[in-house]
Amino acid sequence: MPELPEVETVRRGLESLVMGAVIARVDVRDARLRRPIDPAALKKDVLGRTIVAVERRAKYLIVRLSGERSILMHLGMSGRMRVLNAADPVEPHTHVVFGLEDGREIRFRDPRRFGMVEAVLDRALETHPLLTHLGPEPLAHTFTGETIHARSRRSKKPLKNFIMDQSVVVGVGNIYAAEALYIARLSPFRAAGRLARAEADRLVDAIKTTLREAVRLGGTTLNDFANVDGDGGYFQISLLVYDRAGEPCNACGAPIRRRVLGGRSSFYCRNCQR
DNA sequence: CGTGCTGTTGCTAG
DNA sequence: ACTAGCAACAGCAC
Repeated sequence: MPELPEVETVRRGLESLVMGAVIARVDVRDARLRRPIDPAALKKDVLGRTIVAVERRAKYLIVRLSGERSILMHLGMSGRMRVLNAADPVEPHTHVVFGLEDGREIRFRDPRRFGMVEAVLDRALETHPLLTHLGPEPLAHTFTGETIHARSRRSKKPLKNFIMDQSVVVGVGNIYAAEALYIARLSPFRAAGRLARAEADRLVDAIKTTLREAVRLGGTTLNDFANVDGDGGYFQISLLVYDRAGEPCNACGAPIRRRVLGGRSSFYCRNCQR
């Protein structure tokens, strides 16, 4: 499910619902995620603590707790967070449940089990191996055309793979890479190193515009993304190329193409994107 | 029934 | 130092 807009949507939902709540119970129903959960460590670090903030870095959620500890979470491909009452039926593939003192529960569900849940000391966050190599946040003003132009100089990587590289810029996955490249009128197959400076500016603008609009609409729901209330997003209505193979390009009418690039489907207009 | 997709990402092999 | 491919997994469309 999640690229930056979906994770940000979940972050906002959690922030609005569970700030100030106290974690009274932790139930690890299935520890076998890609990074196995250590239930004893998780309990020791979070029980009795208050949720003081919910942050996002790249596609990671950071639930800040009292006592300088955090829960670092990733939704993988199929992860969902819900806030429900303890009496509500537990859906299949619910792997971790945080019981709150007020009778509600934060539930982490992830059928494909690519996600992660891990307690971390705040002072260990900055040096956490999963976070250290991450590039700039795309919506930060420090992320500019200059950033990617400089970074791309000798790269032969296709542009699409380049902007999906989390050390170049974070949060851009398969859907938003396709959309941003279409808006910037750049071919996904172009070598990143052959990007002109003005094109880099265009690309960065397109990435920012696409992500901002997707956040505003609560993310993209294609198969199963849902926010903490269980509702889908609306950005799928605005998709210009993703999953639209064969349909006419909005700008020129030529059919949208689909080609596999690095094992992932790429959607683009052969006319408009050069 | 199988087959081939699916929103991620760290690691390994080349 | 690059990149491509794979591995973790369940579900769904065809």
